[in-house]
Amino acid sequence: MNINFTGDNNQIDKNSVIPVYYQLARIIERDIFEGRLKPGDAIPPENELVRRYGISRMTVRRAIAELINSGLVYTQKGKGTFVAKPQLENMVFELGDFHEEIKKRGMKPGIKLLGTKIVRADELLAKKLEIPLNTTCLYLRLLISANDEPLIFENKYMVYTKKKPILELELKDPSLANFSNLVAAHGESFPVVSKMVLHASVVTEEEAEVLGVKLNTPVFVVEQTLYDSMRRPVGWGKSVFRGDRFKFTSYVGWTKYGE
Amino acid sequence: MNINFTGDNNQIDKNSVIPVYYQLARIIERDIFEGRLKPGDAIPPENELVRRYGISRMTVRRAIAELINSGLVYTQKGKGTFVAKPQLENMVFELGDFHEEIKKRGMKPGIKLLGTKIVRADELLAKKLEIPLNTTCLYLRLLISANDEPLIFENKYMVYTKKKPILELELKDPSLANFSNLVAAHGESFPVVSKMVLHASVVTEEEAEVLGVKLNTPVFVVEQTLYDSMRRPVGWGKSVFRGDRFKFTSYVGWTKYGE
DNA sequence: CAGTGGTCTAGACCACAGT
DNA sequence: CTGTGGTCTAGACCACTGA
Repeated sequence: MNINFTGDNNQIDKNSVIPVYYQLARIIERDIFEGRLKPGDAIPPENELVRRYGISRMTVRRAIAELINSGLVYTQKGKGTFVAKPQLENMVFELGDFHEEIKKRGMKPGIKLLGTKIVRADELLAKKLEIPLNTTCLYLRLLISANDEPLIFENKYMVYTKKKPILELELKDPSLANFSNLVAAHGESFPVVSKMVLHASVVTEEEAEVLGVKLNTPVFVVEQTLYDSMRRPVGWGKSVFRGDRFKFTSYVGWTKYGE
Repeated sequence: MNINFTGDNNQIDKNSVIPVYYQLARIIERDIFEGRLKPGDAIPPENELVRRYGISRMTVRRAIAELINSGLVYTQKGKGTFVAKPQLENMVFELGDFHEEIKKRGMKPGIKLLGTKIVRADELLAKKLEIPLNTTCLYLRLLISANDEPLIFENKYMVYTKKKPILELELKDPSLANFSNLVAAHGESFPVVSKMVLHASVVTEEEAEVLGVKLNTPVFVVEQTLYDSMRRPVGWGKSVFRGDRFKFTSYVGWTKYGE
């Protein structure tokens, strides 16, 4: 029985548990990462790979599809498949679920409900949620922390529907941090699109007090609007991230290697 | 001759110029967007789709592969293919090439070279570029503007290689904004990975003057480190974005529809 | 066990590039 | 014209799931 790993050589082991298309993708990828194929170079034609490795064309194409998908190569009909040039000036900043991110970093996440209120929509909120002035809305204030240090101050609004009252219990649930879950459970229709706008600012007096930072501390402000399938806004919120505790990091280019 | 568009109905036209896998992907997508399939629901098994539309299984699988790729569905071996729940709490902020972005917004991009200098690495730079103290480096200062309003102030450093001197002419080239191009052309080895770190801050005195803003104006600061294929840093820079002019917007969820 | 998705083959015809 | 990638078929065997 053969137990071959992908990295051993440039041969393909058809009896391996590792799929053939995967083995081939790694072989080509290594040729690129190790400089044998440079940006602009053509990789071997599909038929050549079929002959060289004795596999079918669909399998070759699947391997190449993976490389296209990761942005490492691109194809030109009638010409060939070429190594792409990494777009190093592009930035991509991502932030996933807070709870997960914080736990991933080995810290203890915390959510404190600072209060809930039934409010009537003022001009700003009416505009954001595209509702009439004075519509009854639910207003939430949350403080999110890691290792008991406050990090994010959140203000969230959704149209209040009496038919589906919000239970105090739920508000203690960690998934409360997931505003979209709350809106899904208690709104008229569930949200399917989220728009976020990030800008740089400095804390207001109230934010400084809640977050326990000095005045003029820089912060990230994220405005989130949730939309339902009819493109109607169903929730709106503003989150203030402490600028002295948050950094967004992005890696772009040929980063497949060692993470 | 049939000229059918995808949106007409839920039938597949094999004689259309539109690929069959694409037509099928759009049909399933529409079932999801229009609520006939909800998150958690199973989509029809592959064999069912093969029978229903009279197409081969590989074609069905390609359609599903597209949906998996866009995050709309996920598969479970031995169980089925299911509609995914949109992850609305995730943020993804992207910024592409400045020149393109600014032009896309119908504005006139400008780059002003504020100066180039040969400097010796101080402690900070030596650490950032992982080079000995006092190594000779090239230092660039740039001001990037739109419609003649200054927007970004950039400071960039790379190890200075006498073998490939930098011509004044090149520095007037718009592609100069592309730091990685400059490093590629004049460094020892070309960069393949870019690390960017974004944080929120307020302007320093010098930055305020260059950007023409008041003290304490909030800014985004982006630190970029370029690495070669051996994971060695080959360039480092710090860019200051006016917080009163920059917003990053992100759409997440089922946004395939209109835009 | 039957049903599901995962992989793979050995053909086929097409549209497009460049000579 | 030849060579390239793009699409598609009609099978095959496998591993996993759940009854």
